[in-house]
Amino acid sequence: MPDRRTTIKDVAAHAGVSLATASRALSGNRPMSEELRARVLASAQELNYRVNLLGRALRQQRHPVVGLSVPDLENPFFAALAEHLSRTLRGAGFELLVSSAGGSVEAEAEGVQAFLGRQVHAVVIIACDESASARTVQDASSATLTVQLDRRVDGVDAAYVGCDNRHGMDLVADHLRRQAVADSKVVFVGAGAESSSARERLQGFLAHFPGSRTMLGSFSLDWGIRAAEQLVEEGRVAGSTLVAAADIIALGLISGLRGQGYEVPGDVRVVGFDGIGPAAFAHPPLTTVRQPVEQMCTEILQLVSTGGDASGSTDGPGSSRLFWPTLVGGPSATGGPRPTEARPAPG
Amino acid sequence: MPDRRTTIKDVAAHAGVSLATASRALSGNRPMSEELRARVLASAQELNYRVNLLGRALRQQRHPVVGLSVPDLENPFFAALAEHLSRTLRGAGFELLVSSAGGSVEAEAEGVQAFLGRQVHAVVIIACDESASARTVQDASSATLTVQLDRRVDGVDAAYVGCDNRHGMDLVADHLRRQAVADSKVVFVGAGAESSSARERLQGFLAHFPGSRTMLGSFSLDWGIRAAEQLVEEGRVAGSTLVAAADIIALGLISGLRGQGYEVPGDVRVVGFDGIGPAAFAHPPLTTVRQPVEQMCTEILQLVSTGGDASGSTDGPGSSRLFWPTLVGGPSATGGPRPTEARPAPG
DNA sequence: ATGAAAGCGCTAACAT
DNA sequence: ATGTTAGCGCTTTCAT
Repeated sequence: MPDRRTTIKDVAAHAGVSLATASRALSGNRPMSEELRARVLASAQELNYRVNLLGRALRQQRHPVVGLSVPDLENPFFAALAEHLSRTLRGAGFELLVSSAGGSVEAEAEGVQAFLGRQVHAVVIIACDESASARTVQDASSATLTVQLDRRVDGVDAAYVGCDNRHGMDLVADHLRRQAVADSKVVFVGAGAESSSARERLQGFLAHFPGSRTMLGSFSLDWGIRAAEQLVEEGRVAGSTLVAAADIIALGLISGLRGQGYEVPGDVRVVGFDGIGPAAFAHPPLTTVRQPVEQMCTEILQLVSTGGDASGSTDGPGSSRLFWPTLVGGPSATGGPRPTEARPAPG
Repeated sequence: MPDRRTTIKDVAAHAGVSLATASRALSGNRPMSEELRARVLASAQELNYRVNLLGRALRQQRHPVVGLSVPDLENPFFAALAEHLSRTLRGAGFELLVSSAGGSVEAEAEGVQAFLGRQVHAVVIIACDESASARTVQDASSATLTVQLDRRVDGVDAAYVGCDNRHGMDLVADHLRRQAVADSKVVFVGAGAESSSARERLQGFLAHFPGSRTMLGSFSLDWGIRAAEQLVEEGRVAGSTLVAAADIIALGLISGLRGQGYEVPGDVRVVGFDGIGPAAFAHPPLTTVRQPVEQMCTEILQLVSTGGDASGSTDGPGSSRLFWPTLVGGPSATGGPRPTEARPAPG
């Protein structure tokens, strides 16, 4: 750790040129003599110079950085989204900085405010809470390009990128019909109303299985395990089909059921939602609704690089971009027609 | 998205005071008349002013931000570390920015360089590769306070915070002896030599079970599943005990084994390592070596806030801080004496 | 207690 | 093609 970091001034002095020349040589976007350029580059190398991005961003008034706020990195779906988005953005010259709210709306707000203060080019936010996060999303939205991902909050006109959750439940229902599952044996294990995706999946389920049993907890492995225990206590497990609102819940269910001696899928069937992360490797394969994460990330890149005028559409900044999920891992998914090419869903 | 963000100049003008006064009112660390302060604060509120952290950091020559580089966010142990560290640092006024390398040493280098260019106060790095990441760690170390976490690279004098992996394997061996497991039935399922923790755990294992079968893959669920398949093919599963180098491998093993009709822990025993993330909820409980993540994060906070002179010790910046793991989840862990209070291990 | 002004590191006009 | 200089937004001397 040197006392003072070397600046471009040091490099210029060492190379015997002006600051401007040094800057030009280092950024390399202006014509100049090869000799000087080489000298400057050599000096920079020798002095171990590294550009101060704070100074650059302050001067250029732009910052090729995107901030992503996730509710909780320990949710593997969010971790996978962060991973994919990072890769997609990096390929286009943007850096992704991740901030985790750890489930706290206050921490989420702090993280987003810090992004804004750091003049990020865009904010991508997976909101903690459908209503309590609204203020934070609104703040971000009024300050910079903002994209809601996977979950949308109430009454904010920021863009939204997600998957068509209701269609996902259509796929599940269709799958269960083909398997000739009795409606009375279907149980929904979902999450509370703190997020739009939880709500939409529940509603999508109820549209097909009105009156069926629903159990609401949280998007966690722990909840799946507890729900399994509860169902075992009630003696409702054998022969039933559990529709989980997320793979992580499904994995919890499976773990809980197997731990209590049930065979999955022998004694009881489990269907998931998300199709990414560990669930992709479940064994035997978990039947699940796969969100087109790559497409969602590409869409975000479009929004981020064009400033919201993506897709050749005339949609406003508050428009929704819904992508179609596909059913994977189940017998009907492999035997049936190829999954629908994911694309923006109508409506 | 307003055309131009409001600056402190706007606030000063709106409140009818000088820039200096506005700055003092907003940062609030200098004495001034309550009346003016209130006026400035009101103006700031009204204009929806948010401080530009780039300008501030540039001027103050410091930035209460810590950068964390992880090899892969989809590894739940790293995600858990990120989550814990974020919480620990936030509590002390530091913000944690996470960058994922996605398994690529090049991406890791880019991410760290970006942190350095952004003048972060410290860099915490879980290195991708014991040798290929050395250059990146060295770069960081020569530019700012740098802490290696969980994995250390060769020949760099940056501080290291981790757990005593060999002691962890002592605990495992002790556990297996108590269970009267035959040495010949013990198999190690680990990861290749790309990280120090993988290597140390393997060495720790071999110290107790020399000549035992070892299988090396990667820290992934997928590898655990494939290893299980391979063991099944070889017909070595029944009655054996599989020691995994990480919980994520253990979970893969369990998934693969159960998928092929084996009972765990009935037919075959599995022991993990890490003790955090999803494995903490495995059902029935996975016997695993728990790393004292909270203590490790607290130690990092110490290093970060004191600039490396933590622990009241006179250790140099390149010193190791090893913490003692504990055995959890297994019968002997619940029935035996309380786990050793985790503390810096000797040596 | 308040204001004027310098300057953090950088790049982009504007000269030459 | 190269040098000089202004200024991004902010804090902090240094005056008053």
